[in-house]
Amino acid sequence: MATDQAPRKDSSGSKQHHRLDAVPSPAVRRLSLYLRELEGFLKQNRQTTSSKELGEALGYTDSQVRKDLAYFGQFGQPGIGYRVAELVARIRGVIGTDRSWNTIVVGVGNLGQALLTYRGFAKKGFRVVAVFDNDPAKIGQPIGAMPGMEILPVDRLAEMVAEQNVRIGVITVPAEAAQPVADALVAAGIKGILNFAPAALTVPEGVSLASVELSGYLEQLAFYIHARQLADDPQ
Amino acid sequence: MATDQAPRKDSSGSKQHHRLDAVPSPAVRRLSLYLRELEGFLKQNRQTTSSKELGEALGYTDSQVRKDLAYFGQFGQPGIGYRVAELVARIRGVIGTDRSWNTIVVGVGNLGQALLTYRGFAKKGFRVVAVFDNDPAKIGQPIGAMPGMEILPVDRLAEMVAEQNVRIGVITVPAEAAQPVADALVAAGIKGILNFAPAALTVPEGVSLASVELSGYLEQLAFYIHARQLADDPQ
DNA sequence: GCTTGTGAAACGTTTCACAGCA
DNA sequence: TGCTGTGAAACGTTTCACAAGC
Repeated sequence: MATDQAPRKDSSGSKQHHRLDAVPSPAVRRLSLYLRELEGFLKQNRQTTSSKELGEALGYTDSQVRKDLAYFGQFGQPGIGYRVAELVARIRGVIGTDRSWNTIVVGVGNLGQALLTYRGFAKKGFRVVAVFDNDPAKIGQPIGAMPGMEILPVDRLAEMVAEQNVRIGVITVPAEAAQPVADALVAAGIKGILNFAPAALTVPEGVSLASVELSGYLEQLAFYIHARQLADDPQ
Repeated sequence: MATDQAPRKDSSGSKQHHRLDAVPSPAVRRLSLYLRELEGFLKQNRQTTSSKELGEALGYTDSQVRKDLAYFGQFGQPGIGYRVAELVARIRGVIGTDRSWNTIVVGVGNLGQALLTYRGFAKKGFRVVAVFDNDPAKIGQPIGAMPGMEILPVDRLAEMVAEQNVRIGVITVPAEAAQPVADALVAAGIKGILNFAPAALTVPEGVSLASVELSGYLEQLAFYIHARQLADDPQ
């Protein structure tokens, strides 16, 4: 629910017309939504789309869409719109998912197991190459749906990260274990952490962190429902 | 990843000192983080805390914390801080989780099953009272860890929502099925939807929607890692 | 005609700074 | 003294409006 980005001055005269470190984080969040919608358009064999059409599909204004895309480059043609296939390729290039990303998962509870069998990650270019737990009963067990892989002890984390060039780690351990695991991931050289444990983690500069607050989402819904109810029939 | 709130004019002269419909949504998001942290303080038997302490635990400034809490009421005492137990109770009252909330889950795939066994929801006051799927092979099957419950066909949704006074529905079906399920939930009288399907949903005014973009989180991490790498060694 | 890309204006959120109170 | 609650300033994001191009 929170994403940290290491602050970065432009420094070099790198030929990035649009400085990626100057992009507002809401625009980064929306970028994957644009990509998903465009991938849908691609499946329907649509050749071009417009900021208006793309925005309507997602509930944003057309100017929001144009401004967002313009942070990353000039992708459209005045009078025509955006060529869907090209825009998909360009956005993947910006995100980096035109290449595949090796990831690891730490914690094989219910949620960890569900993520391992979730096909959505693979479709987007993320491959789980190793799975860890520190429960002796789990270590060595084969992983359903991942032939040839078994659950590894957490102390083999650094080794696997180096061997497989892993840059992203997913934490699905209980809250108490989350910070130590995050520290181990950072020590192993991981550059980004996706945390599902209900705990506030700290990571050093240069490491990105995203936390998924499952209960937080329900509480937000409860708040808005509750607030509407109070407004509708005040007591 | 996106939360809609029905816009609400103040209308009535309801005695809400702090209009809940005027609270910025970032503040609502942070409210559950404050609550979680405070619940932790409570377990450690801390009597009072301060905006500075609470903020540091979560990576926010002290003024951010004070401003956020002040949207919901006057909870602190100058010179002293906030009494932890009282603040926990007041925040739960604001969110509405001082009462238990009945919820239903539609879609018993990997993710749906993982959520059913996830203990975090129950701890926060959310109870899953029914589970639905439209796969004939699944209908009627018992639900592990939920004695006496079985998977119901989707056409019994409205019935259960009414019987059990369910206000929140969780969608864990494949993307193609998500919008029809959302429509069915809305028709059944659901007031809030938590969507895990990778699809942009539309719901009418008066219904809240939160979408959890699992792949989106990974893509955000990839983007920031990728951007840092480009900045560090430009080519 | 239609649609992009983009400065400028409008709007929203966070931080500052301090009066007031324990 | 220490800390909250809150206007005002600073900052960030979205929307507007239009020049330029197909």
